[in-house]
Amino acid sequence: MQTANTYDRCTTRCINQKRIHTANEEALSDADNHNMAQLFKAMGDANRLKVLHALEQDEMCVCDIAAFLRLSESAVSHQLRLLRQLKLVSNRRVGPILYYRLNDHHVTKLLQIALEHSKE
Amino acid sequence: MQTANTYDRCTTRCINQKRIHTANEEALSDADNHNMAQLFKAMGDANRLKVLHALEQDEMCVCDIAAFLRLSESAVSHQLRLLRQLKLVSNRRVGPILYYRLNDHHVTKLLQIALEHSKE
DNA sequence: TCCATATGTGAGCGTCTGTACAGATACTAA
DNA sequence: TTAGTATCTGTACAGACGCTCACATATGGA
Repeated sequence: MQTANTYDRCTTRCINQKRIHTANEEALSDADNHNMAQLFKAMGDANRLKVLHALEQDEMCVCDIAAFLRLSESAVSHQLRLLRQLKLVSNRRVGPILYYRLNDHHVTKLLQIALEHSKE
Repeated sequence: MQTANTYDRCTTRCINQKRIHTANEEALSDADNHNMAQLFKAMGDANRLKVLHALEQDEMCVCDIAAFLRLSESAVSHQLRLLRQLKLVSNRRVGPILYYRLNDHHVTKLLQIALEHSKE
């Protein structure tokens, strides 16, 4: 039982038991923490980030996104599926063409703050 | 030359050449895009996210973080190094103990917005 | 119906990532 | 100096990730 041993060893060595208790009490739920990690992970890829930023301006169809990223349409489709599953983008169909757009007003805020961070 | 072929194929198929041009003009610099992706990637891990949220309340030493995460101190040290390199956290030494704290006021905002997102 | 276009999906492959383990380093006290 | 505690670092490996390829699906026109 490696995990149990590791944990036991830690608890006997911790400096401030009370601080750990507080951290646990204030901690987010596993579900919230997981969802947030998923969101950040989705935005933690240069290509997906570029798409999200482009969609801030206006919707785009898949093959335009592929041309923009200089990536295969298949690769783009895979990435868009992930963004769709996380409800970051949605699409509308016009004949055979799917236009993707941002589906989450939080994305714009996150991009803005991250840009401020990267400027420092 | 797979990349060149893929790109050429895309350009011949794209629907809205002008939209691609606009996207390219409005696109962030590679450096900004990369830095932002790094930031989101760093926050895109459940354990690192948990640490960042805990440090919003107060500083913590490494072995307390390890106990809090139920993870080895070595693993925590590796993660903290990443967060340190990205300037998300900093530390102060008190004898042999290193206390880590948030080093970026953007992190709090990002966590708040991401939490709102996950609540929907 | 048949074909072309636009997009989606599953599998495979090379690469990246998070963790454990072992050992090194930094600091303190005796 | 020596021992002990707290943390860091190099390495290795299982699992996750991103892309490509081949093929499937969906829509529209001939």
